[in-house]
Amino acid sequence: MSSFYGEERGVGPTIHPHSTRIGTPGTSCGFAFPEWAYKPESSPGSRQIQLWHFILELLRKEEYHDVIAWQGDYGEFVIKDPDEVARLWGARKCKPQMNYDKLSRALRYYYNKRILHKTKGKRFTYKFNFNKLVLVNYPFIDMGSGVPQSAPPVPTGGTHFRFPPSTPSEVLSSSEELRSPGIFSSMGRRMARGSVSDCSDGTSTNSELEEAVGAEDRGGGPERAFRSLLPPRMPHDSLFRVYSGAPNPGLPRPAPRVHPEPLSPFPISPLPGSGGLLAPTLSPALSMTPTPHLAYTPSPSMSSPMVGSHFSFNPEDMKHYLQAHTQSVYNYHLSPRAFLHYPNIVIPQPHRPTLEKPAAAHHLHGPPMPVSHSLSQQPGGGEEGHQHPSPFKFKLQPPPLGRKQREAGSSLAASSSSSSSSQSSSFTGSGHMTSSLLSGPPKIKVEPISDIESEEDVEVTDISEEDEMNHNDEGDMFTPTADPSAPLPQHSNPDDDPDDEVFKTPATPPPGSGGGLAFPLIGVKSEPGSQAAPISPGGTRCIPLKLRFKRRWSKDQKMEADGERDEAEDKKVRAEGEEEVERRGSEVENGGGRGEGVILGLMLPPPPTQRRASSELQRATAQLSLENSGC
DNA sequence: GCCGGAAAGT
DNA sequence: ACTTTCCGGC
Repeated sequence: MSSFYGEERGVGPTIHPHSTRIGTPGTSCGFAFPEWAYKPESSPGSRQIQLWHFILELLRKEEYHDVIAWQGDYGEFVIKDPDEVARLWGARKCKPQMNYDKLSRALRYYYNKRILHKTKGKRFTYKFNFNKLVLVNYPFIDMGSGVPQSAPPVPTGGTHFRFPPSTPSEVLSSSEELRSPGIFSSMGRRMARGSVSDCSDGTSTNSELEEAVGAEDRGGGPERAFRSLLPPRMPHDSLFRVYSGAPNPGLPRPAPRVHPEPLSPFPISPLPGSGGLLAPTLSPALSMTPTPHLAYTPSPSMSSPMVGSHFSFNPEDMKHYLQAHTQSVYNYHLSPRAFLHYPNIVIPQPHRPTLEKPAAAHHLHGPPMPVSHSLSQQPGGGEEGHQHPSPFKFKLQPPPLGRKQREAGSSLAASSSSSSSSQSSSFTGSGHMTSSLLSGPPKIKVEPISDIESEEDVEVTDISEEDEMNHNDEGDMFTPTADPSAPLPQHSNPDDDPDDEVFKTPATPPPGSGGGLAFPLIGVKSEPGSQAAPISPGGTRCIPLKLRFKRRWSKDQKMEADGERDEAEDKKVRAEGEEEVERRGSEVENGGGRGEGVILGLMLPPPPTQRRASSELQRATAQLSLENSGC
């Protein structure tokens, strides 16, 4: 009886089989997805499409809105017709016996992976953790070309980021693939058909979704894309283009488009005021872009040639640095960690300091890439020096622990953090950084830890604090940026939040208000409360900007040095019961390193990671670009 | 309805 | 690795 499935799919518009988008060689390198996303054969475990991909596909299509649709804001979706969804899924997988019970079991497995969460209290309602997805996915993948559609809804009120276009599928799942660069190169075929499978009727089933999708994207252009109900998806180009070849400062595509989508849960524009600079997507990926122009990197160690390669306290440098951080945070609602900073990003403010190159702006919109992956880090100071050769490595998610385990595990986490949070230190002196970089250790800390945390959120990460830090709970990732001073509406809904964290965005910086100066940024970004104000509760009382800067910088450096280890993770323990607040945010981020699956680098870079990430990113970027070019 | 363990299939 | 199937518990 399975046969009956076939009919259903009729619904979908079948467009062309493969859309070019992806594989399109024409584009140069464009492709974007990793095959594995669709890879039937290759994938070891999953034969074809993964459930969550499938869900996203359905979500993106209007045809299926009656059976499944986005709801709420965050990435939440509701299965309106469970049986139908199950049927469709069954059809796709050729499992006629599929039913909601089974399907839901499969969805439940995503909980541990953090791909999805259940929205408590709402029947048939689940929520995507785009955070993870995005980051993961996008990092290198270039989805540039194509892909993504589903947008997750963003949470906080005002800003939402949009999801990158492509199917997320890629992302998560295959950690392996991600790692290997080679992947990218081959992507062309994926589209060929992935869909459906072999199921009996091959005819039909398959492709409806995919094909349709593809067609849409391409054909319609970005606009169309949005149109779809879903969350707004970005044009792929923008997203990934960066990778592909966009390293140039002058990108062809200038504008950041932001589309406000009414429906979509994910609004696009993160920054209201600025207009869009941010553009698109959330992804941090940007940072990867190789573009030197902006260089926000403070660290001297980095070789990047950017403007000032080393961080000096020149105003400009500072600005850049700050901007970068700030932006990243703001722009993306995602957790800051995840994104690291984008070098490219420029701040939207009108008065923004003149950068050397205006071009930077474009990048913004760019792609979201999650940089998180830890690329090889640069030897920045020579700290550790060797990092691994491999350019990227990431893992997906942390291993899911069983509840029980999780609970038990929690304790672990705490310990881990210790390492060092102390980075904060800073030196009072100026030139020392170097030393610190190199050696790292000797830092003097002037301030109390709290400061640090607040600033960076850092390193410590998660672990210990999950609970305590409310403000961060999630994160380190998300909220850190938020500054009290800034007026942001970030609230989160109690309901959804669990994931929201993911999306949660800090607030947008007040556009105009900035006052314009670079400095203001600092306040914003860096430290939420404490630092900005000279007085802060913790101990950070008044520190001159420069010092702060330095400190920060030094930290960064240090972090880089530390390298990745952060994984500590968590996975943690969350109590099961709680609905609402799941702190998972933090967890998410870090993604336990232990698991293999985690991407850790990508997504969850622990706070400290950011910095290092940045450097890594750059490096990675460079590599990517090289690779791409090859194409 | 939802959760998650366990076993098994792919 | 991911899913499907089954199932007991909440």
